[in-house]
Amino acid sequence: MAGVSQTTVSLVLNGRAEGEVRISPETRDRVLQVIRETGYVADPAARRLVERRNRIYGVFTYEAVFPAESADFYRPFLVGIEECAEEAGCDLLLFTSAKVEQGERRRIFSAESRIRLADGCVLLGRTIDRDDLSRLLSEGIPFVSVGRRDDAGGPVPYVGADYPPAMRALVERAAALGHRRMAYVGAGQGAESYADRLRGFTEGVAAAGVEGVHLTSADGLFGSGATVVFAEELADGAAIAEVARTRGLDVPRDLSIVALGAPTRPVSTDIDFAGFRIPRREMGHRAVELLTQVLERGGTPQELLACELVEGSTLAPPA
Amino acid sequence: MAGVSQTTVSLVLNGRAEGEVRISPETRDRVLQVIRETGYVADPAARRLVERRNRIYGVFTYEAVFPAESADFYRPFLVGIEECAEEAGCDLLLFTSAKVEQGERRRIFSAESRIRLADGCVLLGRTIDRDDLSRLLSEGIPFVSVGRRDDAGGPVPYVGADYPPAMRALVERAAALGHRRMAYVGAGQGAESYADRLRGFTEGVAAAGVEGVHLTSADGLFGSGATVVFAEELADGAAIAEVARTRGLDVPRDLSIVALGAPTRPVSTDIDFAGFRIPRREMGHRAVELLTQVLERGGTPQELLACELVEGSTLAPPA
DNA sequence: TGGCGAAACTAATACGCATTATCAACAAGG
DNA sequence: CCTTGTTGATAATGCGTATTAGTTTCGCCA
Repeated sequence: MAGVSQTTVSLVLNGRAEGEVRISPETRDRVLQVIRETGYVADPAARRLVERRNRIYGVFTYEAVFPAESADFYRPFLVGIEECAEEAGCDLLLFTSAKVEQGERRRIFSAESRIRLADGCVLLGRTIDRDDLSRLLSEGIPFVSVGRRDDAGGPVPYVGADYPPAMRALVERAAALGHRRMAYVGAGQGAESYADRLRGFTEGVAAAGVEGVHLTSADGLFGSGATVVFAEELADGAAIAEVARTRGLDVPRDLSIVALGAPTRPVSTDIDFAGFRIPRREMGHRAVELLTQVLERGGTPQELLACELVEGSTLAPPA
Repeated sequence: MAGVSQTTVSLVLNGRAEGEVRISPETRDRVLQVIRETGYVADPAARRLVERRNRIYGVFTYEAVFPAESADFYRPFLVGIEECAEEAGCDLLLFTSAKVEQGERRRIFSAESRIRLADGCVLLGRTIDRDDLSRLLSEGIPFVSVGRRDDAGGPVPYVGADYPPAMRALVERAAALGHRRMAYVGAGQGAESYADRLRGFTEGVAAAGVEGVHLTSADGLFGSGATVVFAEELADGAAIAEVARTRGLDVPRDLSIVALGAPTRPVSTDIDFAGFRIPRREMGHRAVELLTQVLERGGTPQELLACELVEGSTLAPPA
């Protein structure tokens, strides 16, 4: 339409007409005019083939990105991710094609994995398959995990929440209030986040010189003599509060409760728990920033963001 | 690695070894073995170049898909969209690269619109630029709008909510309760959804043989003599209820309120309004189904889904 | 008139895949 | 020994772009 070669259009389109290669202003304008009229846009797939760059970031989650249930743990992460992707001028690809079979998780590497369609990808999930991680590493697929991950055949790039200091601070606060026997209720393993919380708890009680017990369920709690309990998840905290109430115990007078983390399961409670705030939005945002950095300069960034303590009303001096 | 040509790998990979083209079982197994070992996956971009198909559906929204605010009108649509994309084995591409400048909306066709990267796309938004729509049509980009749209240089494919029948039913219900003078408060134009609601209202009062007035704001409401008011949006309904309360009016004894639609702006109300439920999730789901259909067979589907009436507690016989 | 360098553009190619036409090897039939 | 058919694989091509290495044109000077 402009009477020029495909090469010329490409040069004009990519603004390369200024440097080494020269295109006369008349020709350039003619081409630009046609581009405007037709709304021509270079096929991104073809472009990708040449450039090895898409400006598409993948977002992988093991569960639905938009869960039907109202309680939505991932939401704030995604807010941050979208925010930063927008700043970076990138599109987000949700791997919905990794179909979730009845009761099964999505798989990063399925038969027809489409992960490589994206330049790189952000991983979201409480736990992530070890095998998936090590394969991502060995295949050299650029990615950043939201949440700290243990090594998987090599260091994993991540941006996580810095639980241990937050835990230590909470333990210290409880100790300062006079608590001498504390309990941690929860698995304390499985997910890195759980392990980190328990670790912080253990370090905290050691540093404060108080007694600390780890219970995997709330069953033994009321016979343990603990005056403050650290619940691994918000839901656990709510459950404990409920049991305490039925036993006629007042929170926090008879029992202080510290609830860790954000609601991962639907919780209906309006208790203002003491604990900390996971900087979810910031983590999502930072993950995309780091992914961009990895794509440009490589490397294996690992960052931890501080958790802000939440005063709450469930932590008080023991009776 | 398998000692065969690229062609053979392609044939094996795509299971074409069964029909016309034949590959010996030994060769096939050898290739599959190497594929398993290496985790080889065909480059989706290159594939797209050949196939003219991506299995990527775009999702365009004028605002952020994951809004930071809690009130989230779009969420249920997206739940349905993701749900259906998963069933269809497609990935979703969020056009976050269409950067939102300070106070501006995203643009479907920006300088470097990446809309054509997807096979087709789903449009979400209360209103959608007329020019954008007609350009989508004229460029032959497959898309389906969530929400009915007026023609834009041609019929627009959509799946919308069927407001008029719901409105007529509500008016009829009010009339049956004894209301003789009804008011519609809201723009009644701008967005197709508003126009449809007002139209249904107008048709309804005509059919019921009662008086109906259209007020663009709630100002004249209390002098209008209306005993029931239809608020265009939930937020309007909440505002009207609040004003009524300060005037010492009881809802629904002195004034019945019907609130239309779902919360598009943050609303904090626990009033159980009479009205209808927009089948948002179903609309999102159906939009993706229709998009698939358009991609396969073409056409311009237009569908309206019924709104379920909500009884509520704000509609009662007039005093 | 020939030579030469700069200006302005284009032909050819690679990217990784799917597809089509082609080819080699071998068996069976004449 | 030649023809025909069948089986199993491959060379060649096109998809739409970015890039590199030319190629043509033109003005200028000797």
